[in-house]
Amino acid sequence: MRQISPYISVDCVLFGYNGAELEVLIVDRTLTDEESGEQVINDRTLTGNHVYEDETIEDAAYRVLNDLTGLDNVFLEQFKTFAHPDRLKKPNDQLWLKNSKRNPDARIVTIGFYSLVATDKVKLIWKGRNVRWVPISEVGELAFDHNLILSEALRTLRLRIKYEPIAFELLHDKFTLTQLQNVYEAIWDVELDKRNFRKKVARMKYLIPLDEKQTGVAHKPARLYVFSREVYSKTKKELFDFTI
Amino acid sequence: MRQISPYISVDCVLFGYNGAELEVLIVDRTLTDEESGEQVINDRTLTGNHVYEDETIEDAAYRVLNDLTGLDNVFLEQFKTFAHPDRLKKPNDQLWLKNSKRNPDARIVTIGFYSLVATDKVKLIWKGRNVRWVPISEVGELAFDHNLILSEALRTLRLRIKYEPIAFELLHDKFTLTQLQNVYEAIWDVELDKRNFRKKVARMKYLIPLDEKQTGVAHKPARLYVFSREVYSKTKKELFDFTI
DNA sequence: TATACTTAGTGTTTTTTTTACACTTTTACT
DNA sequence: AGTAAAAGTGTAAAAAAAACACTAAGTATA
Repeated sequence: MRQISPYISVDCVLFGYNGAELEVLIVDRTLTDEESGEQVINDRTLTGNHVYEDETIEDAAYRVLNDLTGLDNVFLEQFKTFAHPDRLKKPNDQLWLKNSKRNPDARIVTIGFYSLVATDKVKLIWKGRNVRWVPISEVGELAFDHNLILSEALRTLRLRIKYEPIAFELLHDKFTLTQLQNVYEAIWDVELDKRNFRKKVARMKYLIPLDEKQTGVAHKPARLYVFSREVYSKTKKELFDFTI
Repeated sequence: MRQISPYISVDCVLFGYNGAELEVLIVDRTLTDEESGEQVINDRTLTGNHVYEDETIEDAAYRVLNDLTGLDNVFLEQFKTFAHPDRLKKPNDQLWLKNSKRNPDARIVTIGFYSLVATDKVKLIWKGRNVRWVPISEVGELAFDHNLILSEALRTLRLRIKYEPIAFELLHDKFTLTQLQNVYEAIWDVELDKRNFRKKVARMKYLIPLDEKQTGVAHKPARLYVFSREVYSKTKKELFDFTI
């Protein structure tokens, strides 16, 4: 049987964009005691998991995502590690506790990853878990230190999206400039000027306009663009030239 | 006796600025077998340590720094966690291994911190360890995965210094504009135009000019400046307005 | 005490980027 | 044919960036 690293875990803040708002994947946990009928657990958490002894933490985070969404080639980045001395000393997950032979008085270090997808690319795989997309503004109280983890992930995302070409990760491969602008507006909670935004992205040679238009919309269809990672790698002379 | 968290450690990349180059604190390790006279260990590492069960990782990193430098109020920031499955399975530090009761086949997760000081503020505290400042360009090969850790720390520093007011951390409280410019030049390995640089920092209201000049220099003494964290906090309307 | 040495400190012009701002075009739908 | 809805486009003013060279102020020393 595959061994579990008993003192480390990964938590994935899976950000999704639905065309209007920035959302995050939340797990609803309810556990009812079979005898008393009492709800032992009733809370919300981010998605996370243990790490196997023979896998990297990146692999583990990727596994979590893949299990939940079925997606491959998802953007995934480590952003911070949480290791407060008393965090998760006695985790609720009794099964894990039993299987792991861990010392319940030792802390569990969790490495936080965040990840970006278009929500409608995802077919949520439940596997008994009750997961759903929740708009960032409506997340409310989470279990453990997961509100802290979420807010640090969001802080990182807001920074990174300013300096690195990752906004596209929240969209489909082909996207319109309005969709791209909406991503920035949703993440920063600001309004941007359409003409100025377009002037700016026009300078980015790695945004390639296609001879192809949106279909199925009840208005003038917009031109589609793709992000070219090759052009990006070639043309960035500076360390970071992706500022909006 | 204070318990050690056996599967986690912190590594500190202590960056120092000496007025000319960016340096990093390196530990030379040599251990000679008493019977054979053979050198069992002869390598270089970053500074790191275990984490006690009752302290945060930030405390542990701070403790490492404080033990080495005697300094308080040092800039310190977590930048990445390293947890490759086979990292440090059998650490060389036999004493630690014996005391920790750890399973030598489990990985040790290390949380990387980086830290910024003016080298001449530091009185190195040896405590039997052979530590010295080494210019970034002359580091050479380090033990374990420490070259990787160093390069990730440097990557983070190069990013952060562009968007956050941390260059001052490498200088004394009172500094000249030339010194500040030199910090950026050393970290990015570029040359900046003096007049343009000064125009730029003149816009930063949190760089306060003093009615005080350099002393002990054999040329026209420069005006001294301080960084005002209060003014910075008040005046930054944007998330990040510290770009050079 | 004059001179040499060394770094501090300063301004202008050109180019590029940012900001503010409103109307026409294209398509689907009725 | 008309309407609804978002796409797409230009200009002028202000701010920032980039390129570029000399004078000022102090210490050292001959």
